[in-house]
Amino acid sequence: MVQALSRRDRVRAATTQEILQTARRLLVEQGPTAVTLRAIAREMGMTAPALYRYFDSHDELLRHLVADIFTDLADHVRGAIHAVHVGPAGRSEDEVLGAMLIAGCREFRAWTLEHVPEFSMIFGSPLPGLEVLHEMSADPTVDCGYQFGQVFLELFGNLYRKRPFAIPADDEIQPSLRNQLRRYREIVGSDLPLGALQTFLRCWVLLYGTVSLEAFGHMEFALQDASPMFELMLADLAPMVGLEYLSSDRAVVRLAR
Amino acid sequence: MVQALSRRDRVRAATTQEILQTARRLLVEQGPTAVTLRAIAREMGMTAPALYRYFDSHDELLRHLVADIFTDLADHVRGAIHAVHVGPAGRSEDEVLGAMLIAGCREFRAWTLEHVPEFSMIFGSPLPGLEVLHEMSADPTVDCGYQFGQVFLELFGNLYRKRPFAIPADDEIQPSLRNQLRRYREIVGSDLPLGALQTFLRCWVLLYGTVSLEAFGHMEFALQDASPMFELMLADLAPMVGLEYLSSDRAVVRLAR
DNA sequence: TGACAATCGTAAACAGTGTATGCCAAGTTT
DNA sequence: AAACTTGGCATACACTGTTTACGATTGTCA
Repeated sequence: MVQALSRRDRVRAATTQEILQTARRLLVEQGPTAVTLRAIAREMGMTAPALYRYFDSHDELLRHLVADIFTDLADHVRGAIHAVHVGPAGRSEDEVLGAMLIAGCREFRAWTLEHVPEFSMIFGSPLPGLEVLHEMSADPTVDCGYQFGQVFLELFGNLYRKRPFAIPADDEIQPSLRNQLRRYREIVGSDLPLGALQTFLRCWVLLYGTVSLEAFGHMEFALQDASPMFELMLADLAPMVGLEYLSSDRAVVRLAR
Repeated sequence: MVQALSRRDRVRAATTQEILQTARRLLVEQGPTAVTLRAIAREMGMTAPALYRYFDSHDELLRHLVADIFTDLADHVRGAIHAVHVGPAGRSEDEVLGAMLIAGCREFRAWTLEHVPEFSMIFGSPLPGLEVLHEMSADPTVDCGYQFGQVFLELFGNLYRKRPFAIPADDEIQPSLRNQLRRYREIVGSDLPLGALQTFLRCWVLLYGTVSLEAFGHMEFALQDASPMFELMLADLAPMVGLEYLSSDRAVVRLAR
């Protein structure tokens, strides 16, 4: 029973979006400390208390901003994955899936480096006060976070189902981890074996570590350009999912024997 | 020509330390937003402007705090490494070095999980305004950061020299990375081959990624207890430095054949 | 169409924050 | 003893999030 939005509701939604866009622009142009209620209002030709008609607090505004950024990132990764489809033909479906996974990882890094402030917002140290919000509350942050994870998980699952790679058997997984993976599998509603989920999480650790290290500048003590380290990471990641890492330049992957 | 500190200088140094201790206590007990000049002064029975006699600004105070935390972490890791010495005898010197490396990684994680606010401060998203401070300025942060890195690098070097493990040859390293590694080697004054430094950085990526993911809570979408993932990471890391990962419980490592 | 009520904006105020200025007492140096 | 440096204070300014009371516009309904 979806009711058509009244004109009033539409302008309200538009204003809400404009607030978030302004907040994001401030975040990008002037850093996280600049995204204050007064600054947002000033940019929009309003006063700060007016924003309370749209968000209960500064924190809630930030949470919605985080959710927005999450979906933006997810969209970009999804887009990069879909773009592989239109690539040169002649590849097996398996190879396309492999290329998609690598392309998704690359896009994750590319987006991050182009949006460091946003990345810090969603993947940096948890913002004070924005942290311990339990699952019951309808927090848009966690929903969009899950949704982002699903982008990778679905692709990962497709690849595994199309061309299963080596994963640990259930009894090879550490018992405590096994139980947690079972719970995780229920939450995301997946049908993958636990070993595949373990591999998935290990890949996530690799990807996140490499990219966040570079984005946060915690690698500059040694390297100014960390892209070779990212390629090394891909070379580690590929065989974990049955791919053979070939060229760093052309993003080519082959199926491992 | 080291002059003895006058009584005045000593009390000044003591006060400076007390300020930093108070700041850290506020950070731990009430989060990063609570470490304000006024709060620090209030805790010490002073007023905020008085703190400007010791630090030029709030930023500089935070930078010194970061430096303090860095050396604290380095001390803990060093301590854990040295504690291996007094372990059960009968092991070859190589095996002791391997056990030290694993112990250092474990301590890094343990310290982090016990000091999440501090960890966020030094390894989280760069604080606004505290970021682009170039090398020329005498920033205590970068010095202590380097010093922390040296703890692991020295141990890593000792292990490699005592029992060299497989590393890529110079011409197997990507050219851009090779040049950067050469520069890095000069800065830290090491005599290790470039391939060893590459392996070192790859280990750092693994360690940082796993631990920060857990500390920042960006793994909770799947796991509440990420310790099994840490053990999996160690199992990945060990063979990179010629060690055989055996038991997750007893922190035992053997030399790989 | 007129009355009512919800909505959205404002201005003012409060308790915080970092920071700059000026003043003053105490300790150090000459 | 005189001069000077040091380390504290009170004050003030601009900024923050948030609350309150008030107005004006707008949609709804009798």
